[in-house]
Amino acid sequence: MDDQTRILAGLSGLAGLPQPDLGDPDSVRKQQSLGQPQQDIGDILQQIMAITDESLDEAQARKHALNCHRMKPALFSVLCEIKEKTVLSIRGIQEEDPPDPQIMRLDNMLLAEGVSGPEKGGGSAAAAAAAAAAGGSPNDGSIEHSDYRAKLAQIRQIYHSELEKYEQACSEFTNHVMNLLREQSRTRPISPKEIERMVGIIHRKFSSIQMQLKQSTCEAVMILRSRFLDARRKRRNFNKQATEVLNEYFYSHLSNPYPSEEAKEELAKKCGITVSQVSNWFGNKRIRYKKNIGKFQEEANLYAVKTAVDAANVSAQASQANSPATPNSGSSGSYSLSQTGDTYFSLHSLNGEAFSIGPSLQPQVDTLRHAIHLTAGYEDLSGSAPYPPNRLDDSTNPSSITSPVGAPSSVHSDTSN
DNA sequence: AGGCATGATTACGC
DNA sequence: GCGTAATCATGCCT
Repeated sequence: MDDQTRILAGLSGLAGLPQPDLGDPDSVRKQQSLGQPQQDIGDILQQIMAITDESLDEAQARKHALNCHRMKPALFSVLCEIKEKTVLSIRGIQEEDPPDPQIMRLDNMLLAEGVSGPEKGGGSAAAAAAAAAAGGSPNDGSIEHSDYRAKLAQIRQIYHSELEKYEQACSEFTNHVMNLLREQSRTRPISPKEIERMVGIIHRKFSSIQMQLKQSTCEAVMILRSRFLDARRKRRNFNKQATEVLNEYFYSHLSNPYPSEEAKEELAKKCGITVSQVSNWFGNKRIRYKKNIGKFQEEANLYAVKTAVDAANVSAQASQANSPATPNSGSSGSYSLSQTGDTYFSLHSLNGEAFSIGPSLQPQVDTLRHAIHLTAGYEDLSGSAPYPPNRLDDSTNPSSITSPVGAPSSVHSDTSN
């Protein structure tokens, strides 16, 4: 009631405005008879209060009458003003928020993934980029990519149809509420500004729903990506030949198993894998070898023999018996046994009878043994360390001591000639 | 199914 | 940028 008296007080000035409502003889009569604006307003309010007690038709008629009352615009504006000052001004503070950074992030991601934005091939570019970034082997699947694209297109379609649905619902709801409020503004104090605010509130509600949609779409894309494009998920073992090539290089460069960039490229080409895969392989190999030399001993022996056999064969073919015991007297060979003790572990094991070989390999083993004697300086490097300590630990400049790679075709175990 | 092997990734140091 | 060490995730064998 306190409010009411304030309103009445506020209206006291307005009521005196010379606006005789000729369409409403009743009010004219009352004003004439009472001569008091306050009483006039009180009368109006009484009529408003009494509306609920009347029948529908009567109420409608009364509403219409009140609507046309000359006091109505003034009363309306004052009530709006009061409302504005009390309730809405408090709310207004937190309304003007800046564009949500989270929704911007989601938008950017969806754009980057090819879900939102223009159609044009959609996520295929993103897929290719991701595959390239993952260093995936070139032989892996266009099938998987098309599968990925199909799934991405599906997500995209769902996203867009949902988005459209939300937008439509939002505008429908907004229109509905606006019409309702406009309608109601004839009978209760609702300013256009308030309608605007209400629209803003509705939009925010819907945009939070939209954000959820975007978020779940992002999640779906991430899952899809991880399933199809994460290199670890589609890890395939290298084929036997590739592993052999890599192992040959590794064991024949055991003292310094750090292939140069050119050697890596050559190995990559030979194995049908990427340079970064070669790097990964050597990284893994070094660390695993170092961790458990014993486990790799047999493998090392095997490759030493293989290398020796190859070397012996090539040497025999090339030099036709003049110097049969020194197959690797060349100066620039990539994996030659005579080089700086590369196969130290292999040779050590050979001397120590760590494994058995077929009789056909015996001559080559003998050759190796001979080679050991010729390179006697390495015999005291008994097998605790995988490489001479100064080589492994002195990592100041590994590339500078990397064995030279000769002709491109000589990356793996052949002799340098 | 469980364990080992293996290719890739990540964090960190230089 | 490269190497190491640790770790992850998958493949493969028993």
